Amino acid sequence: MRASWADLAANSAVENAGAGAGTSANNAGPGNSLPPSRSTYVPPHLRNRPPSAEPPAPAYSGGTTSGAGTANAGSRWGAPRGGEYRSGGGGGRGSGWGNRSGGWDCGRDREVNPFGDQDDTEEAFNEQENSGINFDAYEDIPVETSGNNVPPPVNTFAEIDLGEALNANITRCKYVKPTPVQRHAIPISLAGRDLMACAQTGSGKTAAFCFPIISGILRGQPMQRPPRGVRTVYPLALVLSPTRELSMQIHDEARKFAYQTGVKVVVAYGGAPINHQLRDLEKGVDILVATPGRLVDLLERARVSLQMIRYLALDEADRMLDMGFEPQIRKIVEQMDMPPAGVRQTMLFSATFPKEIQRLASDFLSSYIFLAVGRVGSSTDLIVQRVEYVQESDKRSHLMDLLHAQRANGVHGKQALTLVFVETKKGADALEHWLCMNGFPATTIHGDRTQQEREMALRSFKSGNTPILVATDVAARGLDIPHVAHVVNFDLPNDIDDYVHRIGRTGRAGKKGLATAFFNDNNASLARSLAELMQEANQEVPAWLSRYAARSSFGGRNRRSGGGRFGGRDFRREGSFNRGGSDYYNAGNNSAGYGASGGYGAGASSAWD
DNA sequence: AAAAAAG
Repeated sequence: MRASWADLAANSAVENAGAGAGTSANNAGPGNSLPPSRSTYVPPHLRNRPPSAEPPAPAYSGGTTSGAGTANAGSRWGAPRGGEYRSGGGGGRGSGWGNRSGGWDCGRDREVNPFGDQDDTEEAFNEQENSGINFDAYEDIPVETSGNNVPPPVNTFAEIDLGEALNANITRCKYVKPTPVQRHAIPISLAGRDLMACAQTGSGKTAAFCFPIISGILRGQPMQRPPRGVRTVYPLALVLSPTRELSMQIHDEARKFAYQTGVKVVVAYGGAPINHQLRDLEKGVDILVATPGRLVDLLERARVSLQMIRYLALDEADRMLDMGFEPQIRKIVEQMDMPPAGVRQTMLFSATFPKEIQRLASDFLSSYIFLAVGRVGSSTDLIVQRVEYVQESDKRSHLMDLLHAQRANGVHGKQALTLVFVETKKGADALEHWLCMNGFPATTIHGDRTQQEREMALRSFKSGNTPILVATDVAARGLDIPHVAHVVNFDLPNDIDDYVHRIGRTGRAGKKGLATAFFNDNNASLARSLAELMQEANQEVPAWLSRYAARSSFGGRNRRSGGGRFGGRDFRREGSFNRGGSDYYNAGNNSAGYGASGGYGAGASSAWD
């Protein structure tokens, strides 16, 4: 079985133990100029004074990390920096501000090294799996772009002028080469264009929108407008995501990318004490990562203003714009004080992009570029999908059989992680209890648990302490949980997209994954799309499932409208979609280097995680 | 109908 690019990317980029080859460290980025130091309060809109012929920012100023490409030592002292010169931070509130340096901040405000949490488990897992990554597999990846004047993709980080500090972090992250989505999305974003992007998770999606944002903030022109109150903060970028845990994850990643750039990243989400988040905000925020509810709260308290927003990114954008979230998003984006589309830059990322949602989303975009990177099946062909007919009453004992078998298999001495999806919160609790009663160490994550419990469950699962996690759809999207060997759809979802997102929690990082679904009459409406999806991914479709699929061909609410491909296609082109899979629509940009070997088949969105 | 997201 061939490794997909996403897995290769994840493998090499995220988990790669192969010492960071400094492909990008030498790229002494000009234009990465920083504001002059201030010893006094500097309002946010004045913090990014355009460069006055300053040398590049210091990429590195401490001794804790080796091999970070210190570059030219002179630049470190080339200009005074806020962080190095500020005396004790003129009065609490302004303490972080004016610090774009990357120099050590005074005393307690020193930036915590976000790379410090490398866990040993990770290292141990990595050793065996990171050799022989075949980057040539990238050649197979089809790319679809549409829109006017699409900037061409880049092949290396060095080609992109992200600046020295950011490049140093890229090295620290052991990113050697941009992933396909990064190769395309970053130039588009750096060119200031709005973007609707389809990309698999694990493909460096977070970096794809974080890099341009951080880079843009570092070099940005200030928007001149007075703050309207001292307690109000004015982030320059807003990143929204549908779950608290996903926001936390994005925050963790963004902090790594922004390390020692002086760009401040703050996260705000519900279920946690707001006071701590308020304190973080008061220390200064450039990039705010948030879930919608808590953000609305902060906006209504006037503790956050969106007036200065230059960048808006929606992760899992199709989820953010579905029935449950859309009003809140509309409120945040259209009814508060955020600059309108065309003034701000907007980036939407998702894996699945139904055309109805694309249409909704276009309200938030201005003259945008549509980008789809990846090949149908590229995410899922590493995942062996099994569907078993199991009556409701037999599900528990069936699950127990699976778990026993897995335990017997024993993976490298380390207990393999199993993620079990159920339909309801109550069902999650009940199943967890039952598993524990039967000697299987399980925990659960769902919306009825306290935030503390949720976070603890996730930590415990990730660490392998509790190798079975029973989850609702709260854990279906975006979460990067390494080493999930098996996803069990104890209850199948009603929507095929949810299924795709769920099984996408395994089969990551170039490893094989296994996904088992329990199917019965209750899931008849999913039969057709499930069978189609499995066929797409070259999976064996049980004959009985095909019969179900044929039977339910009329009622198929879940069937792709128009016969498929709605995930990887620009809805603006809906007029002419009866084309072959290898013939891409493209207006002005064909990504040279990518073969036309892929093609999007029916039910295509399913391959997008 | 369920889940998520504010308290």
